[in-house]
Amino acid sequence: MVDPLFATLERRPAYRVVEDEIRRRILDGVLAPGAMLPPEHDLADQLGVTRPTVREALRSVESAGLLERGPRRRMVVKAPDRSVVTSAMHEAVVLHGVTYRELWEVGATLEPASARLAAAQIGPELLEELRANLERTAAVLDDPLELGRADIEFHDLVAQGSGNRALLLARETQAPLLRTTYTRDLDKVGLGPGRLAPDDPRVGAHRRLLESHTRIVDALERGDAEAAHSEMSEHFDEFRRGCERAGLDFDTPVSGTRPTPALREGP
Amino acid sequence: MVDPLFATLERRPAYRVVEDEIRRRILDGVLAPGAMLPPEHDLADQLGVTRPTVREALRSVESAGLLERGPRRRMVVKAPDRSVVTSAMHEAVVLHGVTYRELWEVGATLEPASARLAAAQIGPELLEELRANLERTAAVLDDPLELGRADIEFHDLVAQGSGNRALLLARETQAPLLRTTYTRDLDKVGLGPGRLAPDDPRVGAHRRLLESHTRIVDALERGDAEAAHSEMSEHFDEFRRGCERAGLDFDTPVSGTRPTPALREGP
DNA sequence: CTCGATGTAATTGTCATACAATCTGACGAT
DNA sequence: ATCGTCAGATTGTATGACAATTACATCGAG
Repeated sequence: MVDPLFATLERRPAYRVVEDEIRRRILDGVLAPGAMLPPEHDLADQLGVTRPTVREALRSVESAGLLERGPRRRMVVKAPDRSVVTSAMHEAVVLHGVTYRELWEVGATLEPASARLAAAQIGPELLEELRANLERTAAVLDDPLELGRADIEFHDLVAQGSGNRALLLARETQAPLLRTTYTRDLDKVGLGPGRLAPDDPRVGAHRRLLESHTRIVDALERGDAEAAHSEMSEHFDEFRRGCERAGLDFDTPVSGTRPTPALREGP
Repeated sequence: MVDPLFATLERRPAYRVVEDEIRRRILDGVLAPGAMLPPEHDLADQLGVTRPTVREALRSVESAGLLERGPRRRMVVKAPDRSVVTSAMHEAVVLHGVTYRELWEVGATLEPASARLAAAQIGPELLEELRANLERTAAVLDDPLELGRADIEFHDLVAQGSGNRALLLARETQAPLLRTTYTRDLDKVGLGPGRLAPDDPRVGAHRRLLESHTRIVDALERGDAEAAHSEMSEHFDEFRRGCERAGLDFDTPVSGTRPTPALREGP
């Protein structure tokens, strides 16, 4: 094949062209968050396609979190929130068989960095919320489910304290680590939401977790960036040791959950 | 409103129900990557909806990167690749007005961590590619556009060397930093792809970049994790100083690009 | 009998149209 | 003023059709 006169021309379906058109206008700022899209019928007319085609395009843009239903059910432009990134990450992680170890490594990097930045940035409101979180944590040391929630919230609050939105997005990578670790823990013990016996060894681990959290908040309050960093770092190491002591294999891939009937293949 | 007897009941459109149904089967592993979905017609029959409805659902799942067109244009399940996460991140970053500083802080955290991990993990093939990258970099010190490409590739290779897929995903947060910095640099000088004069001060900066990259590769080759970490850290600091010297304001929000005509609002 | 051309079935891409359901706002009626 | 009710706008969903494309089978020629 020498110097082909014709290259294979790109044939993109109409719904994809429409999708790009809308996406582009949003990213360019022509359609800013809050702007209302024309009704589907008008859009179809303007773009020279039919309504079903427009709707397919809308579904694509919508599932990217750039559109939401507004008043009168009209489509309204929106800045995508973290949850979109979260689920994209989560799906990628699950389907690629990423292991807990990989997530942990990311967390062990980002969380101390969050703490360091937060020490210099965090405001009184978030500190307030962190104190409240510590109290709540203290109250649920014997309730793994609630403790899990509180722990997740704690780390989220610290990250918010960093004042860095990009960091919040990057953190979503390792969010499944904490979330699924706790639910796995529950499955392991075979109990739903319930209390542990006061002498259960895990209660001791949970107490150490609380103390660790407390030292971190103290450091943030003092504005002591290095202490915040190293406390968080140590906290994450301890977290891993705890998981391993509990017999959780860190080299297991993060997995999806419940089974579902299959869709029958066509003949 | 006290203890409402009725909550607003969720009426989810059919296309969303279908979407969830498909998504779930994929995440549960019932439909593993490589599996072929039934034809739209069959799907519609099985789920009790019509083809347009199924197609809307497919567009959603597809744009999440979980489906792609396979042989005979049938939909085939796929593990989403990085690009999905990348664009989700990018859109979130642009529309939330995240600043270059925020991206830089993430990079300044993740890149040294990548280097540290890579020092213990990286294989001979990637080291080979890194060496080749260094050579290519050396050849384009006077070509900002090509240098940008090489630099992006360099950091990507190091991250791959870490053997941590979650880290690769998290890195996508700060990818726009490098990419847009270079293109902005070009716009600033008002030249497209072209060469710099040999005595241009930027050539000196580029030479220092190459030296820095070289030291990092050396450290990786020695397996010296701490050196790799600190070299990369220093490299990122230098990057910021360079940008600031060049008059780039790090507190500027990352922005979209070219202008586009607006869609006329309906009456 | 192999190779290539051709036909054909299976599917997707797109359209046109229709209608029910729901939301909004306005207009009256109690 | 609160509540019906109604009209208009817009979305959600269905029906049916047809062109375009692709993979596969079939057939004819060498």
